[in-house]
Order: sequence, then C-alpha cells, then structure tokens
Amino acid sequence: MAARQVRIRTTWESYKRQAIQEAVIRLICREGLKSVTMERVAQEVGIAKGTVYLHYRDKQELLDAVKESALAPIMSKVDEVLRGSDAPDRKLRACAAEYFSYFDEHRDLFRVLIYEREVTRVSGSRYQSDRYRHLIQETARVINEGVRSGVFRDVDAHNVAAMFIESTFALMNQRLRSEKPAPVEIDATLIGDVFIHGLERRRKA
Amino acid sequence: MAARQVRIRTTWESYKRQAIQEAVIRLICREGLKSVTMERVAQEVGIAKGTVYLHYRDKQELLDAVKESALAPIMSKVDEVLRGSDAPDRKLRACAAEYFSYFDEHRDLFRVLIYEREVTRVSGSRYQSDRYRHLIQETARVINEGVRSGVFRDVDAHNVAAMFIESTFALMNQRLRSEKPAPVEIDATLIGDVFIHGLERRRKA
Amino acid sequence: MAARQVRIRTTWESYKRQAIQEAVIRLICREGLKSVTMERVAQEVGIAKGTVYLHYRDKQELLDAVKESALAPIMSKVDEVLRGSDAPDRKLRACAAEYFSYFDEHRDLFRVLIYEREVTRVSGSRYQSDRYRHLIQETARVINEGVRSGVFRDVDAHNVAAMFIESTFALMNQRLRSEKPAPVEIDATLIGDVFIHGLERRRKA
Amino acid sequence: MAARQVRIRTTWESYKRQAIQEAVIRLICREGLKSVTMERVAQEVGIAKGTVYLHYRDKQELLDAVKESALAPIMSKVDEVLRGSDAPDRKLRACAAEYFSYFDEHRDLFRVLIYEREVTRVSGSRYQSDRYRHLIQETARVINEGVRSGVFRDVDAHNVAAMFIESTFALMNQRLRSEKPAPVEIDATLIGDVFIHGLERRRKA
DNA sequence: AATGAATGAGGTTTCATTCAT
DNA sequence: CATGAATGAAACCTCATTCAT
Repeated sequence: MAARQVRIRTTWESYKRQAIQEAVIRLICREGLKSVTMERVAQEVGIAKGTVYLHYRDKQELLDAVKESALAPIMSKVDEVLRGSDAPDRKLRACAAEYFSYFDEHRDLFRVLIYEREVTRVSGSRYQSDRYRHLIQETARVINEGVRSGVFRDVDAHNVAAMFIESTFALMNQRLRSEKPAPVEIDATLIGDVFIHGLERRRKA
Repeated sequence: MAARQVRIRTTWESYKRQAIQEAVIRLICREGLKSVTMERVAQEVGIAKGTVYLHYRDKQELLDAVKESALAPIMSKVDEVLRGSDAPDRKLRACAAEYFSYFDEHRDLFRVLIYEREVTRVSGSRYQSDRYRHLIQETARVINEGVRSGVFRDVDAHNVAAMFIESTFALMNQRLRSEKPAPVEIDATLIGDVFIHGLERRRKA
Repeated sequence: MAARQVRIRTTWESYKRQAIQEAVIRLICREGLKSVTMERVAQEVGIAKGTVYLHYRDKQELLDAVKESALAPIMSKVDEVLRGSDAPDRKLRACAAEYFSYFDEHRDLFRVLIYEREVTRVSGSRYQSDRYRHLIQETARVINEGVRSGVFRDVDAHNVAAMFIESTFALMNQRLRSEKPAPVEIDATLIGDVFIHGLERRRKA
Repeated sequence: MAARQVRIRTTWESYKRQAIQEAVIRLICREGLKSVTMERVAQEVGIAKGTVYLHYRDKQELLDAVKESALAPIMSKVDEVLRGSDAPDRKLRACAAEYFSYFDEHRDLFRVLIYEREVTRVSGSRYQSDRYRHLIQETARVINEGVRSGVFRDVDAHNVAAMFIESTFALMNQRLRSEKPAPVEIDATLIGDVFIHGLERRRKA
C-alpha cells in the first residue's frame, strides 16, 4: 500500500516535471533561450513561480533536465544501433536515419540544447556535454571496426566521428530551414553515401 | 576642409568601433558570452560605458557588428577560393585549409558567433546568419561545378555544402578541445579526403 | 470520561509542542536563527509543515514560546534562590552559580533568545523581554535587601542588578568562546567576589 | 588638478556612502534589522535600489560598513583612554564615561550592531566581532596593569574585562529603557565604584 | 488531525540604457 | 564628444502560510 502510494506519487510527480520541461521546450522553440525565465515557465504551465522550485532546485537543474530528457531517447536509440551486429557502414547509415526521424519531430530544440553555452555548461561545466562525448566515442568505435575489418581506410576515427555527427546536424539544420524537407530516407542516404564512400578503402594505391 | 574633417572623424570613429569590437571578442573568448556586459566592454577598451553608445545604438547592434566583422575576413577569403579557377575538389580542400588556419587563430569565438541565439538573432532575425547562408551557397555552387564537370556524383549540392562546412566546424571543435591539436594540414587533408572521395563519381557499378 | 479525553489530549498536545520547540532550539544552536524555517523545523521534528501550524498560530508565536520555555527553568530557579532566606551576598553568589551551570548546558541558545530582535520582539513588543525585566527586578530587590541590612553601600539597585546580570552573561560568553572553560565555580566566584566587594560598605572614610 | 578632482569625488562618494549608512541606522532604530531591505534603504535615502549597489557590493558589505563606522569613533576614543598614562582605576572610570556619552547619542543601534548575528557574522564569521575582541583585550591589559601595580587583586583580567564592558552595556540598556536617564556621570561613577572596589586589594586576609 | 503541494509576496542582485555635466 | 552616476525593469530564489485531501 505504501509502495503503491509511492508509485502513484512518483508517477504524478514525474508527470508534473514533464509538464514543466515541455513548457521550457515550447518557450525555447517559440522565443529562444532568453525567453526562458522561471516566471514565464510557470505561466506557461499554469502554476506559480514557486511551484517550479518544488520540482527543480534551480534554473540550471531544470535546463539540465530538459536537455537530458530531450536528448535521452535519440541517444539511446543511436547507441543501440551502434552496438548492434550490423556491418559498420550499415550502422552509420542506420544511425543517420535514426537522427533524422527523431529530429524531425523536435526541430529547433536541438541546436539550442546541443550548442548553446548556457545550457551546455551542465552545472559547472564538470562534464561538459557528456552525451555528446559519448556519442562521438561510440561512433568512433564503429568507424574503427570498419577500419579493422578493411571496409574503411585508416583514418582518425575520433575526428571522422565528429564530422559525421556534425554533418548529420547540418542536414538537420537544412531540414529545419526548408519549408518542405525531402523525405528522411533521402537525406539519410546522402550522408551515408558521402561518408561510406569517403571512408572506403581505395582500390589500389 | 569640411571634407577633411569628416574623413578624419570617420577614420577615428572606425578605429574606435574596432577597438570596441575587439574588446567584445576578447571577453567572449576569455569568459564566454555571459560576461559581455556593456560595463565590462567599456572597461576592457578603457572608455566610459556611455561612450559605447556613441558608436552602437544598443548591445544587439554591437554584437551584430562583432559577428559580422569577425567572420568577414575568413568569409571573404573562402569566397575568393571558391570563386577561383581551381578544380572543384581542390577548391574544397583549399577551403578547409583556410578555415583551419583562420580558426586556429580565433578559437572559441566561432561557436559563439555562429550558434548562440543571442548573437545569431541578428536584429530581429531578418537575415538570420546572412554570411552562413552565403557561404553554403558558394560552396554548393562549387560542388555543382564538380557535378557538372563529372568529378562528383550527382548530389544535392546544398545539403552537401552544409555537411562540408559543419564537418569543418566539427574538426575545429575537436581541435579546440584537444590540448595539442594535429597540424592544420592533417585535418584539412582528412576532411578533403573524406568529402572528395565521398563525392567522387563511382567507377561503374 | 470527557475529562480524561481532554487530559490525554492536552498531555499529547503539550508533548508535541515541546518536541517542536526542541527542534527549534536544536536548529538555532546548530545553524543559527536564519536556519529556522518552518520547513526545517517540521523536518527536524519529523512532521509535516502544516502540522506545525496546528500547534502555533504562526512563526512568531513559536519563537516566543521557545524563548519563554527555554528561559523558564533557569528563571524560576534563580527566582527561588533570590526569594530564599540566605543573606543577600550569598544569594547573589548562588544566583551566579545557577546561571553558569544552566548556561553550560544550553550555550549558544541564550544570546539568541535574549538579544536578537526577531525573537525578542515578542508579538508586537508588548511585553518586551518580560522575563528579563522580572529577573532584574528580583535581583534589584535582593540588592536593596543588602543595602537596608547594611551589607551593601547605597546604590541604585536596579542598575546594579542589570550590571550583575550582564556581567554573568559576559562570562557566559567568554565561556562559549573558549575551548576549555574554567570550572563553573571559578567563574561564579569571580563574579561574586567582584560584585560583593564592589558593593560592600566601606569601613570608615 | 587631477588630485583635486579625485579629492572632491572621493569626498562626494564618501558623503553618499554615509547617507546610505545613516538610512540603515535609522531603519534599524525605527523598525529593527528585519526592516532593512535594500529597497527600503534606497527609499529612505531617496535613491534607486540599484544605486545602493554602486556604493556597496552587496547587503552584507553595507551592514559591515555600518557596524564598522558606527563603532569606530567610540572604539578609538576608548582605545586612546586605555593607552593613556592615567592610573588603571582612573582609566576604567574614564572609559565608562566615554561609553555613556557616546552611547547616549546613538542609543538603540548598538545592541543590534554588537549582538545581532546577522550583522555580527562579518563576511563569513572570519573575524567575528573584531572590534569587540580588541576592546576586551585592551581593557584586560589595563586591569593587568592594576594587578601588577598592586591596586587590584589578582583576577582573571580577561574575564573581568568582559564583565566590565557588558556591565557598561547593561547600564546603557537601562538608560535606553528609561524615559529620563540619570546624568551620565552618575552611571559612570556607579560602574566605576563597583568595579574599582570590587577589584581592590583587600586589606589583610 | 495531519499532510504537503501550491502559492505569491517579497528579498537580493544585475545590467542595459539614459542624461546632466 | 565623453563621462559615469543613476535608474528601474526584470531575473532568480525563499519561505510563511493556506487549503484540499
């Protein structure tokens, strides 16, 4: 019974936290990070300013949580792909495809979450962009797989991983800017093609 | 005489504007965008707070000017390369090389200037990221040249241009994070290789 | 039966009030008056914030009650001594001894309770420092006894009473600040000696 | 000329700082420490809230300054007396007289400044009550002089110094509470008599 | 009776901008 | 032209108090 109490309360609490996070996201998308004040967030949720502080210690914690939970799903999805059993080149393609379909649903938010200093500086810049770093490492690992298996040339996997990811963001950005973006597969194929071929081991010298 | 007066004043004015802009850049690089207050800027230049307002209507105009002029040199340099008479693939390589050598001198500033909303939102987002757009267009033009001349496969030049540029930024970012970055040519070669090969027209099937 | 109900409830009520007061005292001693928030008090007792309000109308009433009951025991003890049948000088000595032994157990709390405005301003300063005033009056009465009996010189008893009490506090304070305070009797004797001799009627001229 | 500029500016600045400090003092005396908000202080001076911050980094610095400058004059006066060439007993009497005449002009303020935690905790409680400590030490030194010269009995000078000072405050407090306090000399004499005689070396055993 | 989520007034601090000198 | 003191809107955060459950 107590357990159930807790469970219920936790669910409810979690729901409210999410409502607040969504308000933050709406504000960021509509009016940019500068518009995210605790007052406006509360207003957007329809609660009092002080109530936000019942769920988050301070503004930074809220922003961190928003970033964390906004990126978590795609990050774990991509992780899954990268750790799968496909060939490295197929993994990269699949990875790009995952990005696009996820990003298409979230749009504007990501640039803000990933690049903007104020958000990035996660509670004192201790582990600045934890997720991002992890992502690059996993991608680099897959590229190294490809290098070892002879599919890819011998390249600096870490750097190429960064290029790959940023290229993905670049296309995301282009999609965000265009009224009618091409189907996801088209862009995923493009980025896959360029990188797979770009990394391919050249026939002869 | 009046003419001379004006000439002198204009030169002087221009000099002071530049001094202020450089102060802003120093501050951004040293302590991040949040540290850029009109007070600190004036302090850094060694003038009074009010004086800054004689040269810039408000803070936004100052930030816009900083962005504009900080990016101007590299942009025109890259422009020059892209409009040159080299083969498209050589242009892209040269372009990457230009970025790296320029970025190596400016470091932290660029992410801020290019991504952070507060700077990006140029006076009401009318021509959001003018330079950036232009850069992509020029790069896309070169890629199209390559496509037409048969060096590159038939790709969406615009998208690939964005990928290319962001990949460059990605490597820049990696350079910024590492203590002892590799020589500029190494990174420029890497990015050139990946994209040139990635875009290369495949020999038969 | 109803009576018994009331009796029980009253006892229970009284017990909870005391638990809350003790929590306040612990907080004051551990972290100072600023740390006393209704939230922390409730936490310290292990009850809900709202529950505190079932026992005290508001924060001020709680602080008043704390002050009152924290001082009550020593006050009544001292009262008892002062109303006893000893000679005035012995009463003063005994009095000082009582203070020291009591204070030694409560330390930090007293300065706060006696001097700090926020606590002192007992619900509108109507009877500001009721206890303190009473204490001075009783002490003054004893001093007057001494004057009338010829043991003490003719002095303003009220003022000397205040001096005596504050001197006691002063020594208390010194004790609080020193790592290893002297035995209680030493300080009690010191204060007794100074005042008894200080008040003693001078032999001839 | 520059020097004069600076002198004038410094004087003016100093004047404004004092005006702010006086506002704080008025507020403390009228309505207690709790009433001292930056808003109210500014209001009291007749300036804007932000302006206060041009003169004091934050609230704590302001309170520290108030305490410092409110106590400085009497402290240095007493210091002067204690370091003079009079006999120890005369010094103590003179000292008490100084206190009374100074306190008579400042009244309520001193309890607050000396005892209240929030003020006392000078910037992190590093040197808690610097002045107070110094005062006790100087007084103790004079008492020791008296002990060595045979005027006083052999007592713990430090403790007696604390008693003496607090007794002075006690009389001050009594004066503050009474509508028509006795002339300063009366109280100064009383405290002098009690302590001088209290400390006097007893004839024979 | 007890709870504790919600409230919102009120406090501190920052900083872009103005304007009298 | 240059100054920099003054302003005050606006941000963050706290906490005493209430009230539906």
